[in-house]
Amino acid sequence: MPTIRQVAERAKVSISTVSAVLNQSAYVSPELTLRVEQAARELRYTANAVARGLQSQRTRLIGMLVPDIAEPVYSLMVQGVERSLRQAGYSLLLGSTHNRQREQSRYLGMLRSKQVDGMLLLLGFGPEDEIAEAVESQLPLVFVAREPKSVAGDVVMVDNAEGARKGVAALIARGHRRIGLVVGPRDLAVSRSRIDGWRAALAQAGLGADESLICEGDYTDGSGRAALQKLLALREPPTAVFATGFLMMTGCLAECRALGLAVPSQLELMTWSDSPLLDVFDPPISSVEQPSAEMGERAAELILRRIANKDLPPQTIVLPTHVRLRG
Amino acid sequence: MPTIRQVAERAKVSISTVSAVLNQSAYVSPELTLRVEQAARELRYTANAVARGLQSQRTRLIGMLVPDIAEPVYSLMVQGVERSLRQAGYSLLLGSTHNRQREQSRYLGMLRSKQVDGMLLLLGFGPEDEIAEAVESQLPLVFVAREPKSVAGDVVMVDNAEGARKGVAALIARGHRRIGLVVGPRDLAVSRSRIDGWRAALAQAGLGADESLICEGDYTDGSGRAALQKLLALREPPTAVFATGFLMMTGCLAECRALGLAVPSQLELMTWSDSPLLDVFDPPISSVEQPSAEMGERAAELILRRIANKDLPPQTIVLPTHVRLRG
DNA sequence: GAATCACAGCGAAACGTTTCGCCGCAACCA
DNA sequence: TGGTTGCGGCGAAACGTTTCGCTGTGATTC
Repeated sequence: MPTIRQVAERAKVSISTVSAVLNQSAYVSPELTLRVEQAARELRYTANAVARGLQSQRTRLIGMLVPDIAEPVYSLMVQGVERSLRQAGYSLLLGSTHNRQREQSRYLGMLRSKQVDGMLLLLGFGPEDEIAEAVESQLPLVFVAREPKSVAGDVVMVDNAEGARKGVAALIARGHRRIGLVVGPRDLAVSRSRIDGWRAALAQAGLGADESLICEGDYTDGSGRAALQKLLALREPPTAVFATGFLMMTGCLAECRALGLAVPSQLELMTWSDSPLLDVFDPPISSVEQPSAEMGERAAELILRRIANKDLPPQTIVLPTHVRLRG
Repeated sequence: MPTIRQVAERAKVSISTVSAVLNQSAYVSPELTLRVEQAARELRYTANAVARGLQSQRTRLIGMLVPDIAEPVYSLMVQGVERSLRQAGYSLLLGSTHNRQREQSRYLGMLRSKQVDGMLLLLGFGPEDEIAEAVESQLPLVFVAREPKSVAGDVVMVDNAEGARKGVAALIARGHRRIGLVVGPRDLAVSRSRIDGWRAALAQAGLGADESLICEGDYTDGSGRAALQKLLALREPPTAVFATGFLMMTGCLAECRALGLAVPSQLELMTWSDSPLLDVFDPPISSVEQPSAEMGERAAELILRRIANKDLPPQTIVLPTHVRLRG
């Protein structure tokens, strides 16, 4: 790879002049400008971003951590993030944590050492102290979809409680009285909000909230299957199940398949996702739609904004959800 | 962020000693080792990977370019790649090109300037000269799922022709005589192989290959819809359609929905994907399964191998496909 | 005509590491 | 005791940029 020095030699100017021309950071006479540009072209010079990053203390790199890249909701978010970042001239360093504390910590350290200009975090219950530390160290952070317990920072969320309430209310309007809830780990604020929404909907309808209808999963399809088994084993099994994760829903569906349960006639399913796939596939599965790609875009905007100005007050963006009834 | 220098001052040793301790690159007496380790811990020192990269000329960064992160096949590949890389201590720089030449070039340049140690490329018809240049410049490259026209390099492929042949043969075995093929751009070798496979299956069955049954799409669902419209408008429309991309298939399916065509009774669909979703959703859609996640893993292994030894002869890994009949 | 000014271009330091050769000291041998 | 050896630790250069302050030249002013 050619260096700026080689360009300088070829153009018979100093290194600083080459830098000035390429970055347009100072006036250089037309003649030298031309010579430099030609030399750079001939050598196919590309500036070394590592050296530049070391000198300028900016890498134009954004780190992003998601639980699982292959889950539709997250890949949509990543898509949105990538789109926005690329336009702004930033690159995306992506990591998958599988909600494991260990991986989260390791990745957090990796991203810091790589000197990312900011991080987009979609963390499970997590290394609160490490995050607090990151916040303190002035490293721009945006939390996406899940808010941290203790620290303040920029957040992009959806109205989880309200979304769950609307979804459950819609199921109630369809005549369901016992509605199972398959939710993520309870130590996540998201999960608690959704449980609150479930309760609120039941309360509004004058129905009791039977806590045994709440199943805790870990967003895998396996946990969805297990949850459905547990729900069906209840003395009074639910007639509808709201699985608040795409894979947990497919797990439920797979279990229904295995048991020969007809969906939605014998058991109605609802999920939390805006994957376009639900529109083309059967069985009809209603959903609470969150604008995942837009969340990614907003998160990217937020982090760029914060990089530009670290002293802005923390901002929380709450995006609305929409209930999509199907079938 | 603390620097190695601050650690050195605190431990009252030289910078080189700190480096030696932290990298275990030379013997240091137990006493100094302890002092250094303690100082590093107290300061919460994290080595600056940018500086390290500049000095060592290795960034432990791998760039990956895919057409679309949100498509299941690609997100599975990314998942596989990420998993392997993480274990090896590398990070993933991910870009989405949407098969656009312009984006591909821009990203290629970006990755080079970021000094990635290697690239995993899943390119459309593309900037052959830029790639040739990259190959020449000794930058480790692995082509995934799509092979470049002219240059030699490491490749991870699936048996496209054979996979298509098997898939079409399976449809023929089900009694279909006219089988539409919705394939990607013809300038991709992948597409041509799949067309070859389609032809081979028809020939083996003694059926003529009506070229008007071949539709060229661009892997979007819109192009899938358009293709299906075109196929149904034929004088003799097909009774089965093999859409060799997940989104193109969902486009076909959406169009069937819109037209009220029953799948698979009136029109059978087959796709090219190993998304686990097909198992849980209706209508039953048979597929030629490629091991996407494994392809990602193998690609990651290949690039690490090549980074370790640039002089290895180019290797091509061809993974098998499997026909999954459904319904 | 001497002093001042403007400014294009340059030199060198700095960013935070790694690495290589060197130095000084203790131990050993003759 | 003087020379050699071994080795723990250190200093400094190098990686490829950016940036700031300086230099030298030609124009301007009194």
